[in-house]
Amino acid sequence: MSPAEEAWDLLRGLLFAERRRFLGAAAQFDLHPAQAGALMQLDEHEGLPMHEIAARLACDSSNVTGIVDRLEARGLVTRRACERDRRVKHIVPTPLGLEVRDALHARMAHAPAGIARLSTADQRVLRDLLAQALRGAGGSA
Amino acid sequence: MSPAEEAWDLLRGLLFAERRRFLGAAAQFDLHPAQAGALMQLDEHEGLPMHEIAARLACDSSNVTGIVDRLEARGLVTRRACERDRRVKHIVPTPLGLEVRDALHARMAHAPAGIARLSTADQRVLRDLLAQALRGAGGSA
DNA sequence: TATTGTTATACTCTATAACTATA
DNA sequence: TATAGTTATAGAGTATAACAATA
Repeated sequence: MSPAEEAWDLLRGLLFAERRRFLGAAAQFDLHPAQAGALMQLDEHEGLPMHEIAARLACDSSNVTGIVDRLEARGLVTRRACERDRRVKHIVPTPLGLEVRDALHARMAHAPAGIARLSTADQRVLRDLLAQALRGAGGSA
Repeated sequence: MSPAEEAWDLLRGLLFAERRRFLGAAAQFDLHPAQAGALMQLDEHEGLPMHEIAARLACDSSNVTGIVDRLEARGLVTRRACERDRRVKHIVPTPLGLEVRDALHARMAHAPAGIARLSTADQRVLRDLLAQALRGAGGSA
């Protein structure tokens, strides 16, 4: 097992723990994971086309219709027609949606305790190594 | 933003990319994510109690009944009564289940390209930092 | 012709609550 | 009394296929 695989093995454990954190954050706002995931993708104030949400969530476009339906019913997002391409609808968070989105991000933003416990010097080394690893390619597989 | 949070920010991107990899691996074997997750937890040859699977999947025990039902229907696992506590059923992978489980693990085991691309020395530093961060506490939040 | 979003369908996941058997 | 697993139920996610509107 190479050091890279050993590092990856450790990371997978972290990944699993963080999934619980995400589930808890979503549940706090009575959102299903997919709804929370969609809302958190709405970074841009211009809104995001629905097919782009589907791509980021790695699911079929047909699912996004229902997910957005429920977010819209709760007043968290609105559908807005695109002027340049009338097929496209942009999903824009409402003020309430922005609040919830930010709260979700805030809850996920602070680093896991183990990382925060490292010395500042070690944190910098870790950050720089990760930046180097993730630079360029998507970093996936 | 502290170096720890910057590192965590980078890691969250990696986490998202790896979710796609997991979904792809599960789909390759016609397994739903929860089914693949359950099967991959069956590390021990003695099998795992159902409530333990529920705990690891962070879901209610009632869900595990159905998940195991479907894995069992496909010949991937079997239920085995526990001798010491007759309330408990251990879920044991069949030979076929072991094959699929190992294939899933194999597909997730190799490190993301970005990490594998690091020099061996850097990989070791990364591994050691992660080991230090994840040692002791669960590392969650 | 291809793409965007919707709808219909079937299957699965998920939590909650009530139940049985066992501890 | 408490715990393990099941069942019933309701709501939601998911992929597939077919569709209308638009490009």
